[in-house]
Amino acid sequence: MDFVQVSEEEGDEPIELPAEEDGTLLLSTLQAQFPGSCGLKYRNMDTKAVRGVRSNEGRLFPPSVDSGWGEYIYFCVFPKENKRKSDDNLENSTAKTKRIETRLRCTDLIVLGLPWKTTEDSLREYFESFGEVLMAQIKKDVKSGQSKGFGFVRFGSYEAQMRVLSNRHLIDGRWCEVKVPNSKGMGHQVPCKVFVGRCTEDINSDDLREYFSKFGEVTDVFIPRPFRAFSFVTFLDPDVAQSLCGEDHIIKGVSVHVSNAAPKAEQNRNHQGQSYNYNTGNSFGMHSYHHPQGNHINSGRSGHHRGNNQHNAHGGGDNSAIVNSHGNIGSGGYGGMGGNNFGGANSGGGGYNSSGHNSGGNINRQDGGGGIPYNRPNNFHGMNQPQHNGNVGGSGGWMNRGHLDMPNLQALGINSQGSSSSNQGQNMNNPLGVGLNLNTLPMNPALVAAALNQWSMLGNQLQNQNQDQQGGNFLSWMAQNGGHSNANNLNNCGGGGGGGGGRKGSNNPNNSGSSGMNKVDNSACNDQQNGCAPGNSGWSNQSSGSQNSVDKSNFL
DNA sequence: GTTGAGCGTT
Repeated sequence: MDFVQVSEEEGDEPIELPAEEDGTLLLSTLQAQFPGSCGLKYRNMDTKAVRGVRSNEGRLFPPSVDSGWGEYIYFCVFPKENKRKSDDNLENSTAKTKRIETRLRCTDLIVLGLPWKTTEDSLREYFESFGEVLMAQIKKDVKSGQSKGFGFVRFGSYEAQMRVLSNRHLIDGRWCEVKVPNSKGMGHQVPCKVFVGRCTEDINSDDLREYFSKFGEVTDVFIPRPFRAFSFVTFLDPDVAQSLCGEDHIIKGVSVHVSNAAPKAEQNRNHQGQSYNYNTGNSFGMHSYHHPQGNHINSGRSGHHRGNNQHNAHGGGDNSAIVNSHGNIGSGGYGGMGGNNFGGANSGGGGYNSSGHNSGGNINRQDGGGGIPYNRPNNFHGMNQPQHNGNVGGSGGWMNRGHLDMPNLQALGINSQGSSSSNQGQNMNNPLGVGLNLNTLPMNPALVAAALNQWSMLGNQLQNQNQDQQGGNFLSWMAQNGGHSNANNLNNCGGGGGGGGGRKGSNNPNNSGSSGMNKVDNSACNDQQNGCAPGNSGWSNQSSGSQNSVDKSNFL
């Protein structure tokens, strides 16, 4: 991979642009970084003259066949200004305007969350690694001179600004947030981050960075740990990111799929239009939501009614079932019946099949055959980072993963609520209206996510995970994610479909046969920080509030 | 001396 160092103007900080395999540089690659540019030139050290780079049919050719682009720093050529000084040359003025806009888009950036000890010098020092810092200031108390914990920086180049806005920042030991002042943190209107699905465990961040760098500068690579079969790659240029979306790429012999990392708003309205709001058993700190749009949230941290069962309208049982009124996992209770029972035959119904959604197929589990209760004594393995948020059981995990067949999925009508405090930012990008509660799937949700992502069936349902980073890049996804870290601990869905018959929602501490959801103790949940004590319901973790959330999770 | 969401004495 050959990179060409290009700056907008001579003397500016260069950006490395990836050349093609034949050694040429695509004009489109250049223009992605330098809108309005039409060519390149460079300073010939021998003659001291500026030389132009040969350009033909959208390709720029290196000066030397032998040494390629060499070590020169190239700078952009922009369309000449109208030599006739006519004011109505819109084409040129447009290019110029675009260029100017690009240049002028440098603004002061606010840096929030600075350590008290950070000085203007250290702030400047930190940000100088991103480019020329024109200004760095810390806001201080007038009287005491004590830092207020925030400040402002301004960069000399838009590229530096972009780079800063798309990176996480650990300044003097504290994760800080950098934003355009008074913005909601969306550093980019167009997302720079892509979702890379179908990753294998041996694809590390360096592999991803190296591979994707050929398309444009990669500012961040994030691989959720534990392994979840997907990752995120952030580009400096949102155009580059967008251009890759929808494509398959081969990295280390593995076909990965690139798609939009940004949740697509409001695509899934749950076309099935169900709006049952029956809960089953206790929510154990969670709360089954009835959303006006017909989606029900019953997983993750609701943000409301935490730690109680106020809304357990049909409570009673000790079922701990995750019940989304459409297609229940394991089901149980009113409305819960008739859902699709994972982990067993879909015959656990009978009785209170109020939802009428018993027609779905089953996920083809290899285990948990009909009637065999399937308790996974573990929390949602992989949804929490072990650091800080712990809650990853040391055992259990995902064994016997079944496989999903598309027809089954479509037939299932299983729900797709992840979790959210307001049922926003979730459940998106599900054009088929296929509900799938990833959090309740008896298989590795990452694989499902990756697969479904490829099928464009849903967005990144798993983005509401806890991260071990505090702070980080709050730029974008937090807005959609409601700022919460969710989706933990959702895996107590036992199979037991075959049990059937029992009165769901009844106070049956044993749950035997009556519910597809057998509450198990969370013996594998070791992390007390999450409020998930052994023997607890398994859901309390969800309600542990701030303990379970990261200050500002960077994810997306 | 403590704090931790915010938005800058121009």
